[in-house]
Amino acid sequence: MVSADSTALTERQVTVLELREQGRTQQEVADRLGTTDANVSAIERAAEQNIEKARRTLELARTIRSPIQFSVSPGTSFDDLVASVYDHGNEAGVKIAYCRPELYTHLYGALEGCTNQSELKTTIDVGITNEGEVRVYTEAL
Amino acid sequence: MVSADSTALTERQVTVLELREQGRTQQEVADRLGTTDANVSAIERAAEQNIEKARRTLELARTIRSPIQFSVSPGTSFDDLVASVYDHGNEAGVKIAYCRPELYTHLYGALEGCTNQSELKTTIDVGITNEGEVRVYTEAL
DNA sequence: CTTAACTCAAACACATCTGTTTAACTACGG
DNA sequence: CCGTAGTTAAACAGATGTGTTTGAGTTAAG
Repeated sequence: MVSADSTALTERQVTVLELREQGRTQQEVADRLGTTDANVSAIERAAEQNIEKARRTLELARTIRSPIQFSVSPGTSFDDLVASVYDHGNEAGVKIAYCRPELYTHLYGALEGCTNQSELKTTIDVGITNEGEVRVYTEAL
Repeated sequence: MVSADSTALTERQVTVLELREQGRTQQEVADRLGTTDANVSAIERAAEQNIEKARRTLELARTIRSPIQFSVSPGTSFDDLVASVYDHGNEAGVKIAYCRPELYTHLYGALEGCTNQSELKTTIDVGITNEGEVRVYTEAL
């Protein structure tokens, strides 16, 4: 088994993910580990949640560490969002690494599920690095 | 404060990181939060460990989910490591996305701290995606 | 309908993590 | 030498997460 040391996953979770990755059913994994399929399902779920949590943690860390950072409220239009990214960049003397249509696409992809007919549904946090990279950090579903 | 929901960081940790990012000293943060500098130091440390843990978790997940995957023992030379990557790729019919010198550099960078005069110091796990991407997962320090 | 594969929720003992205090420690510039 | 900035370790109560069992619930395939 690949080591789970210093990781958000437990040994059990890694074991289950590995066996499942090999194509085994939850029942087969359960038999091998001497437990039930419901238990395997639960462990698998916990593992996936931990991985998702890790993903979000890195996003959050990147946002916090961005030299430029601001929040955008629900109800803000996509156009205003894009504009405010440029505004904040200008204000701090940072050139945004995207032209307007690129930024549009970038944000649209990153905000899938947080938008409703060209409007933000939730509060989002935007970070801009010194290199002009734009990162968004969205609330949990 | 940026939301810490569904994240490996606590609200307190986010607060401390944000205030610190603004350039404040641990003592200043401590005063504002009504606690001691030692406490702030501890919280900051826990936060950084959580972020590092999240980073390692994603690495681990990527390795587990790689269709091709194998371990390499301590004592293995860098040359043998590079060769075994190509061998495993061939065996599974996957073309490695790096030419030999590229792979050399890629692995050398990824394994900083795990090598000793062209030899592996620790066990590492290697994953190869269907696209020929090579990822290494190293043990914790 | 039956079966296989999987999910969901509640409950439980157990383990780990959290923030906190206190006290001692290093490192550095004046 | 002193003060500033930061680290480290031990200890503790409270919170959160763990794997597990049990029982019921999907969902799709034969």
